[in-house]
Amino acid sequence: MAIEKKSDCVILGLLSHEDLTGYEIKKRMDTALKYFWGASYGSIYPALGDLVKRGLASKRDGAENNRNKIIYSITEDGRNYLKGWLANPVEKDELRYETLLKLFFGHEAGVEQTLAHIEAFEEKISKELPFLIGATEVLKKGISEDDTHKYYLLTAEFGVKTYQAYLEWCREAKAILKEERG
Amino acid sequence: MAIEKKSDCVILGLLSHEDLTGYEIKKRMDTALKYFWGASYGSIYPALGDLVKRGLASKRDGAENNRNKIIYSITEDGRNYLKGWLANPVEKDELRYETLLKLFFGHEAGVEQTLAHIEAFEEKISKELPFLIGATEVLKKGISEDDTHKYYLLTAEFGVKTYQAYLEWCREAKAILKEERG
DNA sequence: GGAATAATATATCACTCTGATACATTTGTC
DNA sequence: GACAAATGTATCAGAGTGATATATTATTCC
Repeated sequence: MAIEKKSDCVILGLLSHEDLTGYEIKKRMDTALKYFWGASYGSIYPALGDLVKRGLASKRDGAENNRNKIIYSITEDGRNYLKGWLANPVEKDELRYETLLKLFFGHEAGVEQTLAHIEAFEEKISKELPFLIGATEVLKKGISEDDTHKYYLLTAEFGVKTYQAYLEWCREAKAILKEERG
Repeated sequence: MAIEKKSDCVILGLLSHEDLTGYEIKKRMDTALKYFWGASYGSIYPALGDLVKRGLASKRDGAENNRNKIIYSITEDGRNYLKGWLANPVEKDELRYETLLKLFFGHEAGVEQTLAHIEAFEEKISKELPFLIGATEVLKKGISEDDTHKYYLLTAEFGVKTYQAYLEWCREAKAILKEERG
């Protein structure tokens, strides 16, 4: 039983919604998926070529003017492959926060530097949270028109809930660090 | 200005607390750090060799009986390297949750399968949360004895706060999905 | 006492993915 | 009309994973 390569699965997932170019796939990664997944050009373009070779996607020329443009579609086999992967249990959920790593070694850096890392994290999250909240509101309105919106909403709500928890933690963490300061 | 390799930094961070073997480093990764970082043998052993070559760590023979055992220590240069990295701003905090990826493409899989993924996630988190809570309690007690405990506590509290948010989200997500079912 | 299993310990390798870069054109802005 | 930003495809060195190989010691169970 072949274990699915993640980059294949995300790309097929995106192609299951609409035909896309490699560039557009990258844009989806950096917007809709960015809060829980990522992929670089270095994985997208080779994967696309490979998917076509294996008959899971097809490509057609979408050139306009002088711009070369290759539009990819999912095939019947590709859709079955995607469904097979979706039916399997999740293998790994991974969090890799450099902020927490630096905090863990905070004894070496001292209270001031550690506080600065927390504050930078807090600012980043505070700036992004409104976009996530905005996304959930848009999705909630469109939920009856398009069934996919319901599933997008699940992931956006996850973002909102966790980001709110992060901000709560920031306040608590700063308090813990400041407790014994002069 | 050399950009630090993450595997070097984690290892030096762990060695800044105590001398360790490669095997022990891996164990720390799988216990204390597992909620926000990870590393495999395939990155640890080569990195250790490299750190010694660059003078950031030193090794000594710690063989007992017939077991070969190499104990690594951080050097003065290594500690400075670590401090330099800690002083720099965080480059990337990354979340990579296959569960959310499968949810995002849930339209293709259907409500039942998507619910199953959420329930599996909920169970996994429910099982791990007590350990995190236990860790915070132990750390809180020892906070006055050992300064490092304060920093460990920050990361453990992060785990507790986010895991509780995950469980809240699970309840909400299941409700959203069940709304329109027969 | 002896067998089986788990834990300790080091190390490598194929494969995947990232981050950077190269290149070329088109669209938008001032 | 100049300049910057966006669109588009593609590759490559380096980093990291997951699996595997190998060997010894400690523990458990009968």
